[in-house]
Amino acid sequence: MNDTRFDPSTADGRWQRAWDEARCFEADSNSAKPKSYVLEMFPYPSGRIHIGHVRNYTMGDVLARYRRMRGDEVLHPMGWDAFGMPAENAAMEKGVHPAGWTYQNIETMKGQLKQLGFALDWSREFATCDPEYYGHEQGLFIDLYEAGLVYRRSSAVNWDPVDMTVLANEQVVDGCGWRSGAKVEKRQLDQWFLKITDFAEDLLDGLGELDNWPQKVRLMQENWIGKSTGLEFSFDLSSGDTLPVYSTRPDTIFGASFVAVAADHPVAAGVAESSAEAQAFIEQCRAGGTTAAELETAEKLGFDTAITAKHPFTGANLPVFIANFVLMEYGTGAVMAVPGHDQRDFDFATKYGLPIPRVVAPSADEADAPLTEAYSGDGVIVNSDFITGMGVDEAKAAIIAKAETGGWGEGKTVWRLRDWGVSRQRYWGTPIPFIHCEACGVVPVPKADLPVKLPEDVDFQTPGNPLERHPTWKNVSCPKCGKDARRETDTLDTFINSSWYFLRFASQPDDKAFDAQEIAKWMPVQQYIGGIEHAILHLLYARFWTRALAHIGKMDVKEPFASLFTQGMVTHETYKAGDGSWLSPGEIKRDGDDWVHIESGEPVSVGRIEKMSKSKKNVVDPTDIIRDYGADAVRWFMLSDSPPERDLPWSEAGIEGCGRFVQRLWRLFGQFDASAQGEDKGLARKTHQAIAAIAQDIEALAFNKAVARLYELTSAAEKAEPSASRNEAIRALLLMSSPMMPHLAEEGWAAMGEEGLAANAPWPQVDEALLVEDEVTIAVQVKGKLRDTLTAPKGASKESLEALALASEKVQRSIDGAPIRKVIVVPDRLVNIVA
RNA sequence: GCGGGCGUGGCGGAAUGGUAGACGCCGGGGACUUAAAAUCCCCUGAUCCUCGGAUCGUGCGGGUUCGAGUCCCGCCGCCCGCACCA
Repeated sequence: MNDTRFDPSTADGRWQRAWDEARCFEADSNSAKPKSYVLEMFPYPSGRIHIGHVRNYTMGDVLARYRRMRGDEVLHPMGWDAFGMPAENAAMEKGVHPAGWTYQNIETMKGQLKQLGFALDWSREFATCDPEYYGHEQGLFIDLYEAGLVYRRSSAVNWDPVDMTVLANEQVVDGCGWRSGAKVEKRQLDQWFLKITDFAEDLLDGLGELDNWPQKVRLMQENWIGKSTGLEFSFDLSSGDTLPVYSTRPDTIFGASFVAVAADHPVAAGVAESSAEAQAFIEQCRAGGTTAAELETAEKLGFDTAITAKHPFTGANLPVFIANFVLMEYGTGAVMAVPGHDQRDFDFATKYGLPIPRVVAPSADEADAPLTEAYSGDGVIVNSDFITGMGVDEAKAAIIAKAETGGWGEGKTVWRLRDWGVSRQRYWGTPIPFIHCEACGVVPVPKADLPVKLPEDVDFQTPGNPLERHPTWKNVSCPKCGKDARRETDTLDTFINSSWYFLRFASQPDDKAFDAQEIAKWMPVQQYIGGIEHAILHLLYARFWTRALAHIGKMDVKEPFASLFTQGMVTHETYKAGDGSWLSPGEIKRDGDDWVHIESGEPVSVGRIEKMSKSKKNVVDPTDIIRDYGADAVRWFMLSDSPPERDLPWSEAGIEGCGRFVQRLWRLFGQFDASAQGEDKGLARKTHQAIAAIAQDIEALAFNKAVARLYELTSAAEKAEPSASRNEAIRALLLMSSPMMPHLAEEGWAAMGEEGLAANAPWPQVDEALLVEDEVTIAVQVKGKLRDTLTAPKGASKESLEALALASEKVQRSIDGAPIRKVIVVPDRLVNIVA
């Protein structure tokens, strides 16, 4: 039928247009079919899509197309996470407007995505920088404010001196800005906060039900939320003050031998007022590095304040130190130090010659065993007055109870999670919809005035916040009293944009952010796919927003993503010239087993396989490879070989193999012979086994296995003689490969004379009867070692299998006349003879 | 330091406790061709070998089992996340 080659350069575009015209992939909320929401993390429009996007969206696309074939109404949308600093940086560097730059990039990238033939519902596309989108976001922000989930306070913020903006704690990596890498400073500013801590317990508990999330991600979030329980109580100080401390080990209270406060603690400040030495020590602490390496080696340092703290039970006077290892941000910024059972306290006590009593021992016999390091294990309480002899947990409860009855302390839960600071002193973000009035205070912008749009005439040539510098934008009248007032010039953290975009995809009315009933039809997202780098920030914020919106009655969904899949990166070999500079694959050529630089002829060393990055010049541009091999070969490569959660090494040889397979399938489609008759039972069986197995593989997102099975069935069909069974195999292959290689499938579908689009065809039916083999291969082992294989009818009795096995000459030779002690028969699988 | 994951041919990787290495890539041999491309066929874990097979083999060492890549214990190595969180 076709001796020609499949030509993606014409076919790809033709079918992409056909899908568009037929509006195949537009989701119908009113459909009676089961709903299925498949979503990949939407891209930031940085300029061009990269190969990681291609892998991510190909996986989602296979699932979306597969679910459609299984009869679901599928929502598979795409949009743009379009606010953010790169647009502003471009504005500063190139003098282009962030909006122009962003929308231009969106156009380019949309074109690239279209070339890949993704089954996306483009009718729901939006960018988070569309005033319509951020206007609704402003409305939601005001709703949360009115529900008490948004507040403002002055706080020390992480200030990035290069980007001239405030960073969230999460955006500070090792004391440096996550983008600029500049050393972060502390500044006091009035900031907007979201009360994520109100949901700490709920966010933690919710993790337990996310069975279809990677355990790794759940653990990361659990650690991030960081729940701990313990006792908060106050020491009476010799200075007359009281000093609250927090401990998760109140059971060790009789082992406390000193008290330590953070350098930023008020007690430290008080001491510093009259002591230059203390002041100097505090400054030394602040200067200390916070990187992992520095902390690893940092010595425990302290300054004796000469103040003492009275132990609540023993009445002993414990010295109070300012210590460099106590954090002001956690607990109360002060600790009771128990050197016997906390390594940091141990190190400190050793250095300053403080007592190191033992109050926990593995057993009562070891109550006075000397400590060479802190003992943090379980055991029995010793040397501790009324709690001596108790277990650790029992003692914790006893001390907390005693403190609560005595009125000097209480059991308390402390979280590592902080409220989310969302103020950014930048232009390219959602304007925070509030007005500051001298008389009325902070006033929300009336809903009717939303969106608060960004001004277009802004100056990017000076650092800082362009909204602040704009001559008129911030001058408004107060919505309450009408007097002159000032518009808030901070914009929202871009993570807010991505915290509810999946809701807007599901429902996008004009008059509100989304419609609860429409949301209920699609949410939660059935399968969410994206990179592991969002394990904490984006995914935790999205979970929080969803809960917060449910909490204020906007909808009825608590968890946004029922299943989460984190895909691996696309990696590539790196190449280095003799002088150590990186070379791109295009600059080198093969010379026997070695590589040489084309230009200089110098030898090239092959470096590690690493994530594609511009600096290492190991990037492959999706546009180039789509042009060279066609969308289907690229998609196929993205799914082949590596399991989707692992890294995928890009290789020229690999993509060429994929290109060959596209043609191979095309030739096979051409051998579909409508006139062929007769049954080929073996092939039919393989076909139906493949249909069942590939469906399972796709549902498990085990695309590499589905691919392997498609190869197998292809080989079998190629080798078979023409028959009705063979036609069935070819047709099944076409349909089963269509989620992966949709253009080829459409071309083949048309060539076979089928009606309509393959994209609308159902998944092939499995004939259950054909899944069962009637003959099986039985492995025959002697003492667990394979000696022979034999063929037996399916379901043969144990006795007959044993007899068959014993009849084997190879088996007899192996037994060599030894007496048979035992025979294990696993029906339809194996016989193991123990001689 | 804490938490998690992984270790299988030259490479990416398959394998409900039951024939280890499916499938792909690389490599080798052959067919077709004036030639090349394309395509097709065969081989491809190691060692020994009388060419029928034998022995070994899933990071290392133990264990459970008729049988272990898979389960258990102890090491080694690599990767990731968090980290002076009281």
